[in-house]
Amino acid sequence: MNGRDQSGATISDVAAAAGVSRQTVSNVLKAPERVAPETAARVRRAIEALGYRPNRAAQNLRQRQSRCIGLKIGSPAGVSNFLDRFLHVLTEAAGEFGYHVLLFTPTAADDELATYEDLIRTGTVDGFVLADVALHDPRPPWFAERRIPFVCFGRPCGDAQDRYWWADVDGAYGLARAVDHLVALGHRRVAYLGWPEGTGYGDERRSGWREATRRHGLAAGGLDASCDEEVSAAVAAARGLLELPDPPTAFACGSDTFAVGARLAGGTDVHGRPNVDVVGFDDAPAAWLMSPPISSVRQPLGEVARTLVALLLEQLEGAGEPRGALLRPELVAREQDGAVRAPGREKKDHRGRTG
Amino acid sequence: MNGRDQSGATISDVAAAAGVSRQTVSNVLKAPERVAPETAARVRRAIEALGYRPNRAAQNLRQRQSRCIGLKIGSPAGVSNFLDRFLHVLTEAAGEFGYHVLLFTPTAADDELATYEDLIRTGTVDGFVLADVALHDPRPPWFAERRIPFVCFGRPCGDAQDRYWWADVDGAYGLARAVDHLVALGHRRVAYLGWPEGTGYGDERRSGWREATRRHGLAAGGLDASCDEEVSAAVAAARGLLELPDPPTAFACGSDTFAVGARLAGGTDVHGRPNVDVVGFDDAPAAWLMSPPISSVRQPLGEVARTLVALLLEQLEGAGEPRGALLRPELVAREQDGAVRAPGREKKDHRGRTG
DNA sequence: GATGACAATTTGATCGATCAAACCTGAGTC
DNA sequence: GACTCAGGTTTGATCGATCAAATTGTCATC
Repeated sequence: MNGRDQSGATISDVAAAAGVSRQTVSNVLKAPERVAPETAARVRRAIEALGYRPNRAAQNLRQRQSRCIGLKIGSPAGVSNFLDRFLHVLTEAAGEFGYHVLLFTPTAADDELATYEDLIRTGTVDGFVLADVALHDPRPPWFAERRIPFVCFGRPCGDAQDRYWWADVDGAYGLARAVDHLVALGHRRVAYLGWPEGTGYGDERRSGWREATRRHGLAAGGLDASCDEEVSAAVAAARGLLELPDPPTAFACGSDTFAVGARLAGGTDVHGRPNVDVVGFDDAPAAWLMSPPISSVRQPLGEVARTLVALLLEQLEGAGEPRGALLRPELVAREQDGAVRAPGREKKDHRGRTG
Repeated sequence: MNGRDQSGATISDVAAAAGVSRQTVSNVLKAPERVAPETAARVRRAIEALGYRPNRAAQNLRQRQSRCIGLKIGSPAGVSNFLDRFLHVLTEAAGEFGYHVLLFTPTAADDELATYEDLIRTGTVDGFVLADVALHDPRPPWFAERRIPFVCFGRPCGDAQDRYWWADVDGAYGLARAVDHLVALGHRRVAYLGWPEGTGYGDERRSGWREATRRHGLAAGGLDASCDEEVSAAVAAARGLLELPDPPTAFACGSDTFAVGARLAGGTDVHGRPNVDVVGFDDAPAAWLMSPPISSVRQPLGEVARTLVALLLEQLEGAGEPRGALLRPELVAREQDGAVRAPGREKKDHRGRTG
């Protein structure tokens, strides 16, 4: 016995049982309005009785589609469970449209682009979600040339971005909200700590800080630091600013990693309260697990995922022109400096393997 | 134009171009030994020229398989990027066997088990990896009854575990290594902090601590604390032990979350050095991002993933009896208390039937 | 009563591969 | 010359669904 064979009733079996033809059964499921009510009822009873479920491979073959969305999963990076969360919402969003998310890693032998092409050409997936679009990512133009359907999470910069389909989170808006929050707490010297120039999203977040400080009439000169996204590097960079003659009292950061670094660099007073206020970006566990928890700008991941899937399907339909959607993140304010409010976020229980 | 249609050359096109029959082309790819070398070369040239790639839906239909492994992705939980890492290695391992990982979430309407069954019955996946097997998980028996192929990451406890296929990490072994490490650092009072009784893996890790303390002739009475896996709860629980008349000087913990809690509860001396040494489990970023970084027991995830996939495929072949593999984690020792050092890293795995 | 319009249902072809069996062709054997 | 034998190749059927076109039956219309 081969464990592979899970086959049950086929559409013909149902048709025979209900005393109708294959096509009528198909119509009951796909276009009920074409079928007389009594017939439909009879067919439905047969379906129920036999436990019929349509074979996906057969559908896929006939309809020339896979109803799968490909997603490359690279080496896990960063401190956040960002990918976890994104995968979850993406899978949910895809499911709402009858699609599934199919993971893959580039095979070592071939180059990465070949792997993408292969998945399309074999009909394993219908299109891709690119979750890690870099500033001068070669993939968008390469895919476009080959008519490989895809959507970007993040704006494919460089060349005209309205040539592609994308959804993104407005990082500048998020940083502006972070600055607003810190200003509301009474801060007048708010620094920025983030990636060095050259990453699209990093530059955008910085620009949001810049705009907000200007709007509030704050000084920004010399309060702009950058380093690799790594806690120890962030500590060092933040310390650099804190040793200035007129140091910042708060940090709006490009990501939670930087925020953790800034928090650690600032140290605590005798009561264990942090000396500087910080706001991060991404709302990673690393942020809310600190004590006290760090406020952070949260990306509307669910909305991003739904938008990505909707755009990809629209593209697959062959209708419409490439377009993008810019979504707004929101600040999750947490206990800060003793005095505070916190919508906070409660942890759900977690069964299963350790986390 | 419909963006869906990615169809290229078919096997018949290649056959025509090479002046052979469909089947010969198929043989060149699947059973080259049956084809004369010159013919094979000619066919290969045609394949190359036309850029032929076999259509996966057609293969799947004919061969009655999907070459997809289903994985439920629930709400992201915990502080670790455990799932990220696992997904990555699982995808890689699946890829080595020509398989893909397909994600899904239970649809709200149906119950979860129905979703699993549907995926199998429609032939969307060939089997499942259950990455979150709880102590009295209903799924294993339910699946077995319906002959739904699956492997568990973790031992399906309760009823006879040699009725199922599984791979797991030896948590007791890991905790024992953690205790050994702490003893080597000079500690004589090593506490355990982990989940309350009732989780399979938690109980096992505790038993490893218990065994090791006994082996080293250490006292263990009263040094066993438990709480929910949550930093603040862990801080409170650890503090409880530290306020004992004869408090522990080190903690071997069930997970990194507990370890972070213990570290925070212990506080630091005037030089900022932690007062207690802790060892975590999982080697999550939360552990190595602390300052100083926390030593942790790392699960051999890559090996786990390969084993899971291999076992699932063996099961799909219908050959062999259910069996499990118990893999050994390794301690990742990090700078601790100024004085340090990592013990030798042993990397032997003992796998095989247990029971 | 022939005609067309329409709804309900069926038929045959097809998607692109693989399976199983049949079919050459030439070499070796008696 | 008839025979087997095996390697190499082809043929026809099949997996399970959907598409496109054909068929049947019903009823109103002229």
